[in-house]
Amino acid sequence: MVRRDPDRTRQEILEAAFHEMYRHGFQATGLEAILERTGVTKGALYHHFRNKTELGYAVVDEIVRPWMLERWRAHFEDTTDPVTALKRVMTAILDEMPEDVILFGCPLNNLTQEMSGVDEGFRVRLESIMEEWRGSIADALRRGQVQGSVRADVDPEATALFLIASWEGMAGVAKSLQDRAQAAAVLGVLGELVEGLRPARPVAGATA
Amino acid sequence: MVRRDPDRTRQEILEAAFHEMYRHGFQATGLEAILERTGVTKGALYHHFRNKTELGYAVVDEIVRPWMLERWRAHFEDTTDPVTALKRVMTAILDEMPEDVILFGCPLNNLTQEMSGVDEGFRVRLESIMEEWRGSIADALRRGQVQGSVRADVDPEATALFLIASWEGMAGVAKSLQDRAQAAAVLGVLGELVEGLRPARPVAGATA
DNA sequence: GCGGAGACATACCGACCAGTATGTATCATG
DNA sequence: CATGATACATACTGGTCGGTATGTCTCCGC
Repeated sequence: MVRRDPDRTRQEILEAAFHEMYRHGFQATGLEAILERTGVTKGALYHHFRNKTELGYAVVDEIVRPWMLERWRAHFEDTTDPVTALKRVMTAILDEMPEDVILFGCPLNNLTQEMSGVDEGFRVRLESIMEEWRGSIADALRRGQVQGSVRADVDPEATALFLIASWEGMAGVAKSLQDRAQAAAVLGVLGELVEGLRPARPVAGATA
Repeated sequence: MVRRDPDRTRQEILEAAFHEMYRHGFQATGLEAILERTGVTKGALYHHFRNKTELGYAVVDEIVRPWMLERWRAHFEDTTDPVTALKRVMTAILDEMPEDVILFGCPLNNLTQEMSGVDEGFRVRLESIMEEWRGSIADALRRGQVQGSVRADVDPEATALFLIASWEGMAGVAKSLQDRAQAAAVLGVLGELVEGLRPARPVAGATA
């Protein structure tokens, strides 16, 4: 074909690889499927990536990472009312996204479960994404505590990790049951419990 | 070797297969590893199982399923105070089990994430295990409602699914961070939230 | 306008591994 | 004690798939 547009070619490979990895997992993804999907040849692929593992790393770094962070981080970057923001982002994400995430789960979680025990390179990359995610939630909780919209006795780090765990667990359950309504029900329970993070009676200065 | 003890041979194959699948996932598990682990030969393996997939199914049915259910079901088979039982079973499981589950996650969750999207036979089996698990929790919650140890307005099915999701999410997070303390912290938050399932003021007849 | 490097394309290889073919030892049964 | 069936053991195969060797085309610097 001779496309002669290296950046675009590389990006297309990454996206196709993500598409396949998301659906079938990394190990079950064949290079052939990626090539067929992009029209790119094997020579081009190996020109841009040293091997399949490096391609996987690049997908994590350049696709999964922004995919996760932009979805969450932006939603409560500057909020002082993290509880409301949390509930909003959860329902927003659940509504906005197509059947994908219901059927295939959360990309971060999928890869973590599959690859953390198999390849250390994957593990550290996926862990750092999770830590960033956690940090953004914990920061928001701390700001909420300063502003009085979150109880002072909650542990921001532990709570943030719990929220991530519940979210990922929900995605896993939905993937297993293949049912959006069940996922919504789980999030409903989580939403109610999250309300418990607010102080019993609003303190002066609370945004809520 | 000629062991001539088919039941035991079969069981040993299943356990070795579980061992490998638990650590590396189903797809990454090679038959060779199982053979080496058991001392059984390929002929014996294929005498007991039609192919690798059938072996995987048998592992799910005969190892993973009892492994999960006996760990949970027994703990609150007849309890009327599911909240206390839940907190107890969670800490009990976390304490009792070796580094395995911290490092490798929950077998049910691992297989679900890896195989649900790849093979329908795995999906339905894993889903049915989760449904049984869910049912046992939901039943306990309902008994708690009858006895007044659980708020009447909680949805037993949705709450049970939420608890499972959180638990599985915790296991996933622990697997990623490879840190038992973090897992305990997540369970601590969950434990507090679970307390919120109790009625605000005890009703007559409550066991708590 | 030419040389070299980057950006592909094509054909091929070799290893791994699930699966099979075939052989043999043991046991139950009549 | 002959016979069939069960329970293995061993050697081999066939296909898939990640990886490579090699060639070609294009663009850019000089």
